Parts: sequence; C-alpha cells; structure tokens
Amino acid sequence: MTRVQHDYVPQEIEPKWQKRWDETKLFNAEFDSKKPKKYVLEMFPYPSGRIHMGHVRNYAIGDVMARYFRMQGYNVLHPMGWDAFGLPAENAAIQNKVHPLKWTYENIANMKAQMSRLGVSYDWRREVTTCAPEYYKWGQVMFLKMLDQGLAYRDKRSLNWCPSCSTVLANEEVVDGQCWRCDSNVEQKEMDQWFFKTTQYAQQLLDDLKQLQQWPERIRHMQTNWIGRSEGAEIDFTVDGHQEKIRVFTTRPDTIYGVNALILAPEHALVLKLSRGTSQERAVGEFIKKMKSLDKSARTSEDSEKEGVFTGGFAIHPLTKAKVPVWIANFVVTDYGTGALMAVPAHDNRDHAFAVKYKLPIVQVVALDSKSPGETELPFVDEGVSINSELINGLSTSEAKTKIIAELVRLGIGEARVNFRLRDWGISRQRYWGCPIPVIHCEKDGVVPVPENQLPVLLPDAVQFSGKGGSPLAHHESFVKTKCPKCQGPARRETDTMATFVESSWYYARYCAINHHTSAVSKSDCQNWLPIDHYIGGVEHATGHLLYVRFFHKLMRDWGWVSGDEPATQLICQGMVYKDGAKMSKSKGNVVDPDELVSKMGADTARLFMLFAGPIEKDLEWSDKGVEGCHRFLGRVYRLVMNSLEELRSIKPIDVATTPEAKKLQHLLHKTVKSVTFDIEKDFHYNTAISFMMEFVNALYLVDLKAADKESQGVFRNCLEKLVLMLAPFAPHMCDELWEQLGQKGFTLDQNWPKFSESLAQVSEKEVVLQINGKIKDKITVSAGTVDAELQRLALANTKIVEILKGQAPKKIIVVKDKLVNIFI
RNA sequence: GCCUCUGUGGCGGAACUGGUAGACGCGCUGGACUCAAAAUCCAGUAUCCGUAAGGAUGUGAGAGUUCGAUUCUCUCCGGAGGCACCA
Repeated sequence: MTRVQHDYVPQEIEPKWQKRWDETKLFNAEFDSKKPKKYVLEMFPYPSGRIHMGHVRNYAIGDVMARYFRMQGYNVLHPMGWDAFGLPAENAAIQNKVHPLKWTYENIANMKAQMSRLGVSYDWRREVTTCAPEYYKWGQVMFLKMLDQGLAYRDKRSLNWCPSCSTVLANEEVVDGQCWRCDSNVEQKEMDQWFFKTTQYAQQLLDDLKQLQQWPERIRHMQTNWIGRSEGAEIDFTVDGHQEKIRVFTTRPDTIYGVNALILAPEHALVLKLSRGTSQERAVGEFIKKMKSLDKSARTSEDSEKEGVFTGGFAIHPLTKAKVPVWIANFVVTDYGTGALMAVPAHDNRDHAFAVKYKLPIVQVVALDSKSPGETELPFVDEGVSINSELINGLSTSEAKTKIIAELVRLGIGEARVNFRLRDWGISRQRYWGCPIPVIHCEKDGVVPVPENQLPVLLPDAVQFSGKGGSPLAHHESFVKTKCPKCQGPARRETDTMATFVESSWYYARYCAINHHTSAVSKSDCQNWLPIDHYIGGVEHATGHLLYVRFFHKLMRDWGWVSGDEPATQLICQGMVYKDGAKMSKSKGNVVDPDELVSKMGADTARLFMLFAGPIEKDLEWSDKGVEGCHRFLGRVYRLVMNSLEELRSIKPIDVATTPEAKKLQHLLHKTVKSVTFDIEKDFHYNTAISFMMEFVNALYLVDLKAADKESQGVFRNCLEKLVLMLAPFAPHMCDELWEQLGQKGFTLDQNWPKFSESLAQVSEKEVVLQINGKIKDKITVSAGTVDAELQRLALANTKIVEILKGQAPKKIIVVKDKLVNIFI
C-alpha cells in the first residue's frame, strides 16, 4: 500500500480555524454564577503600529492560560484593548503631518489584525480604547471626584523647558541636557501642575503588599523601596535672633546631642532671611542662582559633589541651647521631609563628608558600638549605645529614640513622624494627545470644575502640530475660550492633559462590562469578575503602572465601585526577548517581525517557541534554529495523526488495558497528563509541560500501530486524542484541525482537559541505585514500594555488590525507599 | 553604598520535599530511505584517560552541615535589575 505523506501546512490550517472561531463567537465570555471564574489579563499595548516579539510572548502566555482554564471548566474573561493616548502619536503628527487620531486608529486596526493572526482568544466586544470619548469621559469624572475630595490638587513644580521650541519636554525628550529636537540647552521652569495625592495611600500601598503573595517578590521589593517608609521625628530649632523656627526631619533623634549644623535646601523659605545683612548674603545669593541653573538630575545625582555655603545665621539647639550654624547645600531637597536636616557628622556618612570638606567641627560622639565600644570608628552609623547625651546616656539606640521623642513632645518642640519617599503623582502633560483635564480657570472664581453634565470635555480635532510653542490645545481658541460655570464670566479652559498612566490605571475594571454607558465601571460586573486572577506584563512597569493601578483600585474601592483591596491576585512578569545578546530594537537592527514569522512558520509555531524556549519570567534568547525545532515538533504531531488516519478512524478510543503493551501505553498517557497538568498549574511552567508532550510523542512514534493488539490500538488512539487536547492551548489551530480529522465534533476549547488517574500515572516498577561509599555500582529494578529490609537484602545479594564486598561486612547501610541503597565499607 | 535576582554541557534549558546531574529542544556524529540531495525516520552525544570493559572529574570559587549537596549554611568572585545625596 502506498502511503500519502501528509505535510503540515499551517498557512492553510490557521486561517480556516480563525474564521470558524470568529463566526461562532467562540471567545465571547458571559458571566455564569454556576461556574468558577478566571480573569486572565495581559497588559494592553500602546498602538505603535506593529506588534513585536515581546507582545507575542505576552499574548501567548495569557492565551494558553485562558484556553487551559476554559478546558478545566472555568468561565474565563480574556479581554484586550488599547492604551491609545500618548506622545508617539503626537510626534508622528509633528513629523509626518498625520492627525494623531487617524494614526492611532489605523495602528489599532493593524495590530488587531496581527493579534487575530496569532489566534489569541479575546472577547473583542469588551475592547477598550482609551482615546475614545466614551472612555476618557469617565477618567474626567474620576478626576473631578478626586478634586472634590482633595485628592487632586494644583501645585508648582519645575519642568524641563526648551526655550527655543518654547515647550515642555518629557524626561525622555531631554538628551544630555539638550532638547531632542533642536539641541538647545534645556532649562528648568516652574509651572502649575496637577497632582494626585498618592501619598495619602502610601501606608496602604505598603501594607497591602502583604496580600500580594502571588506577585513576584522582586516587584514587591521594588515597590517597598519606592514607597520608602522611614520612621523618625520632626524637631524644631529656633533661629537665633528671629521669631522663626526651623523644623528638621531625622531618622536618628537619638543623635541630637551630636548636631553641629543645620542644613537647608537652597529653596527653603527662611534662607534669604537668615543671610540678609550678613557677610554671607552675596555668597548665598550666588549659590541659589547656581542651583537654579542646574537641571534636576544633575543637581541630585550622587555623582555630583557635595556643595554648600554658610547662611550667616544660627539656630539654637533645643536641648543644649548651643548656637548651631545654618548652612544650605545642594544635596538637601525641598520635597522630602521638611527640606531641612540636622547634621550629625559623627553618625552619618554624608554629614561627616560635608563636615570634613567645610572644616565644620565634629562636635560630639554620641553613640558607641555596643560590641566593641573602644574601637568605634567615625562615622559610626549603626545602632549602638548613647553617650555624651544627658537624657539618654547608656540607652540603646531604639530606647534612646523613644525617650528623646517623648521629651521633645513634652517640651512641645517636636514629634514622632513617618516619612515616605513616594511623592504625589504629577499627572499634567502639556500635550495635545491625552485626556483633557476638566477644569476651567476663571479670574474671579479660580479653578472651577466642569459640571458633570458637560462631560466629556472633548479634544478638538482641528489643531496645529508644530512641536513648538507649547501644547497645540493652548492655541485652539474655541477650545480655550469659555464661560465660567459659576459666574458665567469669560474664562479659560485648562489646556493640560492627563498622563496616559491615568487611563491605564482602571481599564481592567472597564472590561468587566459590555456597552456600559451610565458610569465608569459597572459595579455588578466588577463584582462578578474582579479581581484579575492572572495579570501578565513586563517588569518595566514595576514602580509605575503597577503602583498606579493599585492606587486607583483603592480609590474605586473607597468610592464603593469595586470590592477588595487589590486589583490583581497574581502578577506574572515575563522576561524580555533578546536576539544576539541585546533587546530586540529597530535601532539595533535585530528585530524579528512576528508577521513574517507567522506567514513562514505559522502562528502555532511562533506561540510554541515563545513558550518552549525558557521559563516565562526569564529573558529569552531568540533562536531561528529553535523556532525550526518547534515547527518540526508540530509537524511530527501532525504526521503522527495524519499518516495513520485511515487505521485510526476505525479504532475506538479506550482507557482500559490488560495486555502489557496496552498497559505500557496507558501508563505513559496518564503520566504525561499528570506531568503536563502539574507543570501548568505550578506557576505555568510551560517549557517543561511542552517537553513532556515531546517525550510522549517520541514514545508514540515507536508504536507499530498495525502490529499492535486490538486493545493497544484503542489505547493508542486515546493517547492521540488526549495529546491533541493537551497541546491545543499552545497550538490551537493545528489541534482543532487534528481534532476534526479524528472525526470529533466541535472545538478543542470546548472539550474537557484530559484527566489522569494517580495510580495509573505511578510507575509500578522503580529503578533502585546501588551505591558503595556513595558511588553508583549497579541499578536494580524492583516493584514500587518494596520495603527497606527487602531492598537491603536484594542489594547485598547483587552479584556486582558481592564481588566488590568480597565477604567484607558493611559498616553501615542506608536505604531510601524506591530510590537507593548506599553501602559503606 | 543598599536591596533583589542569577551563575549547570558547544547553546536554550531540566532536576518535586537534599537521593541516578544534564530531561526536552538546538547543534553535532552515524545509520535507514534516495541515483543523489532535501525532507522524514532511527540511534549516539558532559569532560578527561582507555580499542573496550571500566575508571576519574564535574552544577562560578572556597569552606561547612550530611551517609549523600545543583538543592541547606557561611565567605568570596562574576552577571542582570532596582533604589540612591531621602536626612
């Protein structure tokens, strides 16, 4: 009989199934209270125009999850959308004269088509596009709610400013201190900005990290670090000869007797007052001027030299009443603590260096190393025992802190204080392509919120993009000119837009409802679907997006919109895709285009490679050969079924085995199902799950179907069906095709995930290693569970062992059931 | 400087609670099929010595705990990432 060799041609299979899935609305998710739910979410992309390999990896990880859980009987929500506002669209408008709206929507269409070609199972009815008015309207509603509650406020902050383009620059647009477009030197300019009070939630954001046991430890650490809680005290020093007080923050109130100076930020409100009329007045003025000319990063980077000047003024030490000089220095910043610190050179590295540089006296050693007090080296920054400190001598650092704080409180000159490194979130962007901030500036009434019935404040279409002269919105007269909602007088609209991170902070809740037009999120749908069970994205969002979503979730919780403290139960941070040792990027020219790969090898191969090449959370090195290997494996599975299709069609699948051959196959099947299931369940070890299926296929290839007994044939067919189902989440197109070819109805996605029997998955025979002094000498096969005494007897009777022992009596024998016997001589 | 992660063949990577290190894939070698090649199928493949049987070495380095360590503890070295004049 001649055999037709069946070739695996994904280019024919994949479009066929994508069409069928689409026609049958296979991926639509409806809530069903009778089924357990899973919300699987991949971070939505910025519509840059084309998906890259990182996206493919991201979506493949999520799609296998979504499909696997569905086969396991879960009701799975798996939506997708677009983080559609942002700088690149506006830059494209400036450079290519395309309107951001057009550019964005064309890109979305492109990328959506690319995603469909990958066969990702999204319920597109839930699609969210953040630049659509029906989405950003709700962002404005939330902004106004925050404004009302004092959680959104306006304040001055210095920004990167290009004097030649007369526009604000994002940090990414400043290259070596120069404007990316015109190379002018970038200046710092103070401007009114909008802020969200993230600091109000700092403690909660920190505390609730404990709930996130299924987030990578690394991310939790990064957030802890970023929030940066430190406990200490605020202490008042009175200024010599003035009414004012200088309040400092310190984490070491116990070292207060060691203070040799106060150091203020150059911007501190009292600086000019202190220096006025002193010989230092000019030096102080010059120093302040110099600091202003520096950009923020240069000013605060650790590389820059510690610099300062004496203000000419003095403060009075609150306990010793000594006169303490007041300095200003570049390393003290206004927006942490009180913008002023007490310098204790004996117990702080930086204060020590500063004192040495400016020859300030190192007043007093006030703490000693409790272990070796005689050898305390300065600066001694660890905890120890207080000395030379009237009130707290002999106390340990922590006792001393408590006592000093109590004393300060008693005297009314200080208090315990917790500070966070986390700053309030600046959300103003002087850009067009973003969500308009819905407020109006009236000369009479100040900042007036746009009434809710006038929302959304729409972005006007007809604007000019020059890249110069600030935000295009500011030049759009009919947008800017408006009436004050309060006094009806002439007023100006806010022309800043919100940072895109605002929109991406609550999209996951919006997905829960379809066609919901009455509020930002649907409370009942959120109740049904939230929290996200598995959230998948890159590490780069660790202290940005992933902190902002947590913040927004807490806001929405406090508004009664959602329940639960946290948006996502499990976070999976996938690694990056590398090629030739570098991250894939256009500039490096090492990009592999997903579309090209899909048309050459098929989506199934692309997906499989992304998951097989390594664990999902680790970086992945691209390998053309590795891709071929995955393609070869899929071909092997395809041919395994197709080349014996005629025989297979007349065989009924069974899971009963009495003959040795059938038993062997059955055991192999159950063992494989168990291993694959276990590896997917255990933090999605896809790479090893796939390798178990490869082993399974290798073994099935060795079966001679025609020569096999009837029973084995039935078990063999069962093996193939289960293999197809297990592989289906990874390579859904090919598996649906094979499922159909095997004469089965429906989609693999609607089948139950294969089950296994623990006893059938167990091996009945174990190979036990025989060792002499820890070296392997032989292996014997015994039935599983053979008792220790019997194992020892078998080992001592083994010919090789007997030969080596030569009649010597063993000193000691260690027996590990089902594993080994170790004999010592 | 502080914090976190990481180090296994020629390469990507396996190894559950300490118990046969290197599964699976790539690459390489050989064989089958073919006039031939590709594709496919089968087999071998850590290193060193040895024709072989066999032996020795081996999970970044060193020590420790243990009958036994890739796995646990300590010290050091290399790589990646985060924070960073934060008082």
